[in-house]
Amino acid sequence: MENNNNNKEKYYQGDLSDIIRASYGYYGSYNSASSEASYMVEDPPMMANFGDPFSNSAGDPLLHDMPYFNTLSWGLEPATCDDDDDDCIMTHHQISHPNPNLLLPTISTCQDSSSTIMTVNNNSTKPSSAYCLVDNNTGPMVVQISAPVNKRRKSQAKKSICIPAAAAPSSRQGGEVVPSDLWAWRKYGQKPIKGSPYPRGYYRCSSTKGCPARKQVERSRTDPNMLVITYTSEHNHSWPTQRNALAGSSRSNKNTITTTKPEEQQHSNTDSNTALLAVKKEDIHNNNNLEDLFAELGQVERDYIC
DNA sequence: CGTTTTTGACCTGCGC
DNA sequence: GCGCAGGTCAAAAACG
Repeated sequence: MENNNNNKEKYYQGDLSDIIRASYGYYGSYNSASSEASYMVEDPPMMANFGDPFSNSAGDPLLHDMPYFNTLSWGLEPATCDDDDDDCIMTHHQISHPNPNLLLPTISTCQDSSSTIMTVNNNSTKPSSAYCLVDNNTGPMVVQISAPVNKRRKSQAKKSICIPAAAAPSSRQGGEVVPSDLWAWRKYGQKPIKGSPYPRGYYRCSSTKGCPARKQVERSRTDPNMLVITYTSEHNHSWPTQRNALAGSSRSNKNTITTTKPEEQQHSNTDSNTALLAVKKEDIHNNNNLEDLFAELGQVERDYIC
């Protein structure tokens, strides 16, 4: 992307697609010793394998729902810095751009000794936000996108992650092996998606009757080896116990959680490993058990994210 | 037998 | 208003 900023040498030269691509697990170099602005991912060579995610037809559909990100060339500079948490340094960055009329997003990072949570707050008239959980040792890992997806349905917050797809299909399913994520899901539909050779599966939470939580699972159009899981609506009940999760899990993947300890699960098989990538937003923002979380995520990433 | 998956039909929002 | 496409429903089938 082009950046016409006269002071560009003081800014990180990247674009928001870097964030998004990184957030989808396609991440490149990451320098934990660098300055705040360098949380952005540099242009990694592997990106060439995925083409332009913002092109009209080849990109991920979720990204196309974020038109604001599609067009902006930008720079990044630290704006303010404050410490509103004992263990977390919150830093806010203001996006700079040659066009003063643009309403630009801010980027906030919350950093502690082991991790950084990056939030892109779009304060334009089409608000959207992306959250990128960054491990200081390994780089971006988990994305949550909340955007007014307004093409077909009314605005609804969505959170998406992209994870490696398990290889072997079950005997009954149409082909996808959906990683378990500790919530109990029941499949209620599947539809072919226009422009994609892969169908989209629709799942609802079966932990509690009446829970509005939904998730959609489909293969990425740009990389068939990746599964895009989109979560819609929040659970109206507490985080399920292991027993509950097992009770409601699908037959095709209920054997993916075979132990009660997460540290054992992550070594059991592919599905339970990838399942750990589904991180509750509350956990991220509350820094709940972040140390353990990153220990697990780190193992997952080392094993399964290229 | 209880639970989940499958799949065609139906519903709904949006663009034209 | 119509058609398209995404999302949901629900009956039947499959599974353990």
